[in-house]
Amino acid sequence: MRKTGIPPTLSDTREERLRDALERAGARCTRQRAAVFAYLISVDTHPTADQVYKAVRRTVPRISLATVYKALEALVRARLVFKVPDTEGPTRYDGNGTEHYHLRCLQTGEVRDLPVPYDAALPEKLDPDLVERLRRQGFRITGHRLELIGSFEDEPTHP
Amino acid sequence: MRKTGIPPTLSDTREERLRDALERAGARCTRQRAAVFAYLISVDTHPTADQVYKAVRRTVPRISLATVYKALEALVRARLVFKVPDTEGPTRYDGNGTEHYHLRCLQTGEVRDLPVPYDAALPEKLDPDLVERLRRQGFRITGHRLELIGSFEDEPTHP
DNA sequence: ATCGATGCAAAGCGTTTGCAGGGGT
DNA sequence: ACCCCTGCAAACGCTTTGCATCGAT
Repeated sequence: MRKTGIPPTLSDTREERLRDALERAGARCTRQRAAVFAYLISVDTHPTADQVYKAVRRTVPRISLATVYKALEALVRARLVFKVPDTEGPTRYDGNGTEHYHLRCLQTGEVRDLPVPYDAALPEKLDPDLVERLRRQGFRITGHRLELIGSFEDEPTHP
Repeated sequence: MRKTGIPPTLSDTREERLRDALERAGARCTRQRAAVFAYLISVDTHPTADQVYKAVRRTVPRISLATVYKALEALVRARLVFKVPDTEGPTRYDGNGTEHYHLRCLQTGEVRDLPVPYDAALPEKLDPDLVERLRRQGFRITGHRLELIGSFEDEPTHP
């Protein structure tokens, strides 16, 4: 949660993990990319590219928005970061690399992680035949995406 | 299905349903909107605004892309059509008004409807406490979104 | 020394908007 | 008659690209 004004830095372990993943994806580990990654894992929201840009400028003042976009793209290719699918507004980025579900507020557009374990067997539970039926059609399921949708209760109105 | 070259038209029942839903949303039922809706429910894919535009021009040749966007927006507000959330490329529109799940192919980006009933109790099944816990935090769940992700099997390679 | 990454500006793409005229109720 | 909708073009916001230079390996 880190609400201090201290710009986030990577521990040695995390820096190594970052470097490894980037190099495996054929990309280099730069100051800009480390700062973008550090910021993304320091917050529990899912910021837009512009929010990342504004935050990371405190660590790397001369960084450009284009570089943030390229850094995010590299991190996504390295599977350290994911794009959160959305119908409204700019793409949001998720620095939580483990599979998990989301909670979305319809009022604010905010997206949070759900404290519920990812259940790889969920498709089978939905319909035990479905997975087999799809496979017979040549479709192999590799994962799923689940999002609970709702909103914070409206202020109660006076009768 | 409908693979004939005949531009889709609405049955009287459907036209009435369309008119009702639009009027309830404070919008008018026009030739352009009827054509957009008719096209969307005639296909089992989830076309982009531009694909709708190109298709509907066969019925309403002078329609503009802006009008297609406005028609789609009106249909979404009337809850007859839904946007399909996606991280890549333009928004896709879904003319299947009943709640349902999606299957997404990672190779082609194609999205199809899943032949599995929508289970309103799925959040409770995930974790019986979760819904109650979120409610105590002031968050009311109104629905959920589920997508199975995968791809058609790769062509087998010759050894 | 090499070759990818950076920062800037400009272009790109999907989408929305302003407005005069047309059409639905 | 009213007011919303249409079609056109121009603007918009987010994202990508071209290019000269910089910096990581």
